[in-house]
Parts: sequence; structure tokens; C-alpha cells
Amino acid sequence: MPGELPKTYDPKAVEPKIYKMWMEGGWFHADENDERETFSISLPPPNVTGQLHYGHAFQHTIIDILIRFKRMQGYNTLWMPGVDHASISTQMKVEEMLRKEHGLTGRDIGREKFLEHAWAWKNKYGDRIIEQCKLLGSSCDWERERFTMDEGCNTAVREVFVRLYEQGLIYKGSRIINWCPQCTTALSDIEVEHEESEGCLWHIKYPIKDSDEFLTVATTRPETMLGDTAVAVHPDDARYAHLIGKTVILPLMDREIPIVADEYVEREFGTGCVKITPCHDPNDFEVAARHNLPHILVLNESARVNENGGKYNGFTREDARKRIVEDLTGIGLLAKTEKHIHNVGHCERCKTVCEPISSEQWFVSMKELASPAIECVKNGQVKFVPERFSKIYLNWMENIRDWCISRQLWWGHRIPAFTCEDCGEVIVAREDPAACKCGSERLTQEDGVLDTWFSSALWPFSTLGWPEDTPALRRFYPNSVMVTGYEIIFLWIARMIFSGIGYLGKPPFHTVVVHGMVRDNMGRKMSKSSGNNVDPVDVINEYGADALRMSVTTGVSLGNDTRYFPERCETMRNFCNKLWNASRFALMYAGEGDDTLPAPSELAFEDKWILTRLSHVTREVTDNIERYELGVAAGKLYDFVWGELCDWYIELIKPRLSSGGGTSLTARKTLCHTLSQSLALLHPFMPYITEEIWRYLPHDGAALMTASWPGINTDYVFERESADMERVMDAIRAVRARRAEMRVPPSKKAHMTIVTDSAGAFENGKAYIAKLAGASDVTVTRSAPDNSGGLVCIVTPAARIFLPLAELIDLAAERARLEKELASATADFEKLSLKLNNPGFTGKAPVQVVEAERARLEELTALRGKLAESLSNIANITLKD
RNA sequence: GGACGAUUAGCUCAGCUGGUAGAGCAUCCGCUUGACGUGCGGAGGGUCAGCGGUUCGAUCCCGUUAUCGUCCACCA
Repeated sequence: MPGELPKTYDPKAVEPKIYKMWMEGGWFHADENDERETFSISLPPPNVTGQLHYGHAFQHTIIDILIRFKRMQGYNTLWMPGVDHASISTQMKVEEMLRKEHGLTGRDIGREKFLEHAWAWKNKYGDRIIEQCKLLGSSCDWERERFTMDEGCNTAVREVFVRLYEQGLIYKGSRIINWCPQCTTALSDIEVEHEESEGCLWHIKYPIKDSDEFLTVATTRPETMLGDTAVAVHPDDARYAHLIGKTVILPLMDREIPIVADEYVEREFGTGCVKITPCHDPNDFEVAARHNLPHILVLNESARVNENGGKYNGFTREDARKRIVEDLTGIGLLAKTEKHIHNVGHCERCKTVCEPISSEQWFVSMKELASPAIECVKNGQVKFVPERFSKIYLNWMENIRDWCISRQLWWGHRIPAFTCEDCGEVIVAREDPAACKCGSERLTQEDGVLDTWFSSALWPFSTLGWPEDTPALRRFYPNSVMVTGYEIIFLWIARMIFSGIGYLGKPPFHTVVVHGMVRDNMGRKMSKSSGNNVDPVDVINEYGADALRMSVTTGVSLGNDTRYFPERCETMRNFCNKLWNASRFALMYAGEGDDTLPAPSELAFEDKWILTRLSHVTREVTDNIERYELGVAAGKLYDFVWGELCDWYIELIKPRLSSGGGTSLTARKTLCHTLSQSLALLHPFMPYITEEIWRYLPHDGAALMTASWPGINTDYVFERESADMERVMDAIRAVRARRAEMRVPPSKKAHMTIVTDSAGAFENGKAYIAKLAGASDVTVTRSAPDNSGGLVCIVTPAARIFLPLAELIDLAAERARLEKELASATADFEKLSLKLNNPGFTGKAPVQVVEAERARLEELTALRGKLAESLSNIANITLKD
């Protein structure tokens, strides 16, 4: 009931009610027995560590738009939701909580107790983030909500681990890995962020045994020299050729180490001699393997020097470095120190400097898994949108290295490998083994857990019941689309793709839609530490979820970053309000049966125009969404609703609506139809307000979200009338502009004479001109009025419009204006004539382009004529004066 | 050292297979016009970073330069 609707749209009063209605309707649920074509997306599971941030709001909006669009198009649509245990991040959060609230560390309470706290954390924050997602209007199938550490996902993880182990693709070995001394765990290569920083390059003299000579090495980490087991030079380096095979004395440690030749050494860098520390540098590790050098680990898990470090035992790496440099200086072995810019790896989570350390860890052998994952992108089976991201993906995949999957943490999937205390046998099995084949029951499970991305990689199918062959899996695997930020293409997308192919034989989706990130209004990354986080829940409270959704959609292109501006939310809140009020207006008149369109023959001029525009917009918006051009689609809907439906159509039909009778009914029906189709088109973008308004309109069906996506009825497309209407609109705009320039008060109405060859159009448009252009009455004619010299003349390509406002005319200004318009029209005319006289253009350009240009030339010709005539009239006035 | 992106109105950004440059905000002028002042009407404002090339025609395609940004990379 329109009278009861408030004057401004109030999202707070609408959103909870509507979401509840959707939930109760069960419309978010996708049925695996429903045989219609499917469309499915798995939600990138948010971490249980925290709360919704702006990036989630951005991403979830994109997903929900696609999901709602496809649902309305009649697909069996699934949006699979869930949360991620986020192994390392969550463990850090829980440890922080323990420290702050209980003054305890994880070690104090032990694994079991710690896990109890972690589960409590998961329950609390996992639920909270889900509740926050719901505020956005996301139409997830909540009945299917999953967690990466629930029973089903655990089974999937174990199955994959065992399979890969059996295939020899998972192995345990000693390698150089990235070690975070703060988190005290191994990290994979991509969890390390490299940052350029200024350090030093220390040149250290290593005395050559039985000689007065020295070999000078250069290093950025002098503390690692404690673990040196060789010095390497290039085999072809003449400077050092005579020393190869000799021995140097490692300073401070007084250990004899060999001089070896290896091509890895760059002769030009530093001194051309490299100290080899196999346990603390990946390259040195390789060199050591080639030369069969011993390994000496000198740092412990906290990056302190261990018992192998002689008198430096117990020093932190920083202190050790300082002392070693001092001591070398003291004994005269520090040749020089120079500033040096180099990359230093930091832990992605805690930002601590990582230490490359040789350590026994579990790895996934990647080469074999990567190759089909490369192929499926190359052959187009999996597409990236925008396409450029496939290059980034391929570049990484083609250079992939083995994936370190073990983490020295408690929160996560414990590695299902058991070692027999008696015979040393390693058992990896789907079920926990009771005894070893040697008979021993003394089995110890690996202490560590798996990289959190190991389980994320299985998300598109572990959530559907895999490894069991469930109906849901058969129905919804592969998914259709994956929507994700570019920052996790390697961490996640790549791993899902090779996992899907590896275990199910098919990539997990056919399209990867890649979005950017939301930055603050200065373009900086949002983060807690810089205090520039914007809480989407606050934004929803202030502007409404629909406004937020539109603000992250409109004017944003896929794959690019965007910024948060409150002004943008305000604009979209205003748009909601505009839609709300247009609907209120429609509802003042709407009645039973108004949802059916009148017969084409009954339609008025403006009805035909708006319906034609509606069909164009429907076509374009549908195409845009199908091509993932959501920003363009949203922009077109904004312009159509505000700029055409509200600004023009509603204004045009106001007189008819209040007149009653048949023409009123036709206008009502056309308005209701256009409005409800607009609501449907807008629904994926602004689900709440559109659903709410739809409830008041005459309609069939239970909810807008389950209504059909608008189609096009060619019986209601009227191109000719629509073009005529645009001519009249042009004239109205021109008159308005002239009146505004001349400061004619809107209250001052004037008789208008329209001189035109399109008399039909303007006869039809008389009433609009009267209403919207301030005419007291309108005469349409083919020839100019006799006393035209005393009238203001407004020129459009289709018409000349004369107004008796002579007393307001500033003749000089009038002449100047007309001359300016004429000059501009003439310039265009000449440019265009040149073009049309160019045989290259007429011969090679498409026919319709040439025709359009010819038509425009004609228009310009007419315009020039009209302008010239008006100028001569001005001259007449001048003469009369 | 590679790869990619950006450079368009004062600001933030769109511009969907090359065919007369757009929006929002900001600015300026005017308005109690029968839903909306979170509104209505109007105005100003751009060598589409520079230079070449392809084309009848380039903001768009190619090359190149500059500035900014991002990702990847084992030169100690």
C-alpha cells in the first residue's frame, strides 16, 4: 500500500525481513536431483581468524550477482559456502589470545588443550563471519555449509595424501626450506614475501692453508660462515685456478674446508669466491650435493646459533652477526664492508625475516601434477577473465618447484604418517594403523600438520562429498566459475586446478574470474596495522547492503583494484532512494492486472519509446553480465532507471495517469511492466530493495529472486517511434537549456512554434513539450512564422523552435551564440564532407557506418541552414531597431 | 633481471571485438514542476602521458620512451 511506504528507503527495516523470507523460502538451496543445467560457484572460504573485510564484500557481491543472474535464468544454481581453518593464521591468533588472556603459551598447555582453545575460537569466529556474510545478501546454500577441517574434508585430505604417497608424489626429505623463527614452522616458497632492503656485503678473508695468501669471500649473512663447509670459485676463473683443490682455514672456527670449482659462481659478483653453507642457503645446498660436502646446521628453530657454532652458541642471529663482524675485524680478516641492496624474505603472516634452513619436511612432487594443469589453460578448457591472468598462472606453473606441505603447527590436518619405533617403517594409510608389519605397536604419528592450502586445494569437490561418489558431486562437479583475487592465483587457483584434474580427471571449473583488491581512498592497501580498514558491516549499517553492493560494482573493471569512497556509497544510497520513490509513485496508481502489457496498438508514443529502450537495455545488460562486465551492466541499469524511466517516462505519463480512462490504464500497465522488469534486471545487483518493492507490485510467483530473467518481446520494440521520441526529447532539452541561459523563470510559460519536417513526431510530442519545456501551447508547422525576427529561435537538427521572449533577448549575446553554433556545425560539416569524399572511406568502411555518416551530414546541412536563417533574422531585428 | 598493469574532466574511475570522448563526486547558475531536496532543470571543464607506425579512420591495434604500481626471479 503506497501510502504506507516511507518517503525514504530504509534498508534497516527491509534487509533482515527479506533475508529471512528468502531463507524460509528455501530458495538458496540447490537440489542435486534437479535435472536442469547447473551453475555452481564455491565460495572461497573466508578464514575463521577474523571478520568480514571489504575485500570479502567486493568478492561476495560479484559472486552473488552471477549466482542470482543464473538462478533467474533458470539454472540449477549452487553457491557452496564454508570457512577455512587457516592453519597458521588461526594458530597465531589463538596463541595471541592465550598470551593476553591467560599468560600462557601453546607449549605450556600442550597440543590437546591448545586444540580445545582453537576449536572454541573456530566456533565463535566462524559463526560470526558467516553472519556477516549474510548481511550482504549472499544467496549461499547454507544447508551445505562446510569447514575445511570437518569430517568430510578430513577424509578428502587423507585420501589425497595417501594416494599421492602411494604414487610416490609425496615424499619426505631434507631440503632447504623457508623457516619462520617466530612461527617456528616451515613455509612454502609462496608464503615468503621478498622485500628489497639495504644490507651490507661483507668481504671476509679466509686464510689459505700453508700459505700467506687469502681467499676473500663476500657475504650478506656472515653469521652463516659458522656452517661453511667449502669455498667455491668458478672453474674457468684464472684468478683462482691454482687454488682449486686446496684448503682454507675457516676463520673463527679454525676448521679446514676445501676450495671447490662450481659453475654456479658468478665471476663478476663480489670477489668471485663464494662461501658454501649447505644448511643455510638453497644454492649452497645444491653445490654441496655436487661436491659431496658435509652439512653443518648452525641455527636452531628460533634462529639462534646452536652447539655447532662454537663460542657463538646461544647467540641470536643478529647478535651473532654483530659479534662475528667485530671479531673478524679484530683479527684483521674483514677486508671491507660495502652497502648492498638485496631481497630479504619475510614470513607472510608475522613479517619476521625467514631463514633458509635445511630441514626434514614433507613435499609434493610437482612436475607430474603441473603438466595437465598447464595444458588445460593452454587449450582453453579453463579460461581466466581477464585473460592476462592466464599468463601469470602459466609462468608460475611452468617454473613450479616442489611444494613443502608440512608445518610445525598443531592447528590443521595432522600428517597421516606413522613411524615404527622399532623397525623404522613409515606407514601412510587411510586408517590409523594399529600395528607395524614387524608386529610392533609402538607407532608414532608425525607431529606436524599440512599446509592450510592442501585442504583448500580440494574445496570444489571435498565439499560435495568426494572421495565418495555422491549425487551432489555428480551434479555440481565441475563447478562453473571460480571468483577470486589475483593475490591467490598461485596459493589456491593453481592448486585447485591440478588437484581437480589429478583426482577427478577434470578441472574444477571452466572460468576463473579474477578481481582486484579494495584499497582505501588514498590507494593504500587496507590493513589493521595501518588503521585504514573499513568495516563493511558499518557501511551496511550506514548506507544499506544494496548501496554497498552497487558501489563496489559500478565503474569497476574486473582484475583492477578499486578504492573505497563513502561518496560512492552515498551516490548508490541515493539511487536506491530514487528507485524507491519511483516505485512509490507507480504504486499510487497500480492496480490488479497491471502486470500485463497492453496490446501494441493501444500504446502511446512514450510507451513505445520506453518499451523499446527497455528491450535494448535488457539485451545489453544480459550480454554484459554473461561476459562478466558487471560494472558496465550496473552502469547501464543506473542510467536507464534514473535517466530514462524516472527523468522522462514518469514525467511524461503523469498527465495520463491522473486523467483516468483507457490511456491511463495503458500508462499504468506500461509503467508497472517497465518497473518490474527493471527490478528484475537490478535484482542481482541490489537484491533487497528490488525484492521489497516487487512485493507491492502486481505479480505472479513467490519472490523476485525466483522470477524469470527478463527476455525481449519483439512485438514491443518500436524503433521508428523511439527515434521520433528522441527528436522531441532533443527539442525539449534544447528549449530548457536556452531558457536556463536566458534566465527565464520556469513559471513563465510561452507559446511555442515548432518548424519541422518531422511534423508527425512533434504533433505526437506536443503535450510533452508543453509539460517539460514550459510551453503554454504549441503549434507545429512546416514554415517559419512571419514575425520570426522578433522571436527567440532554438535550433535542433530536426526542428526550429520559436519563442516570443523577445524582451529577454540580449541581441549581441544571441548573435554570438548562434555564430558559435554555426561555426561548430560548419567545422563538423567540413570534416565530415572530407571524410565522405574520401574514396578510401566510402569504399572500405562498413556500409552502415557510411550510411550513418551520410545521415549525419544531412543533419548538419539542415542545422547549418537553420542557424544561418536565424542569424539573418537577428540582422532584421537590428535593422528594425 | 623478467612479466604484467596503470597513465582519459579538479578528484576517483568507466569506456564491452577501431567509426563524432562518458559517469559519479566537486564547481557554477536556476528551481517548493502533482514519487523523490538522498530531489528537479541547466552550465563549464579533456591534444585520452610523449613519439613513431598500421589503417579510409586510433583513447582502442603494433613499436618505443617516460612516470607510477604490482607480481615473479637462488647472483652470495
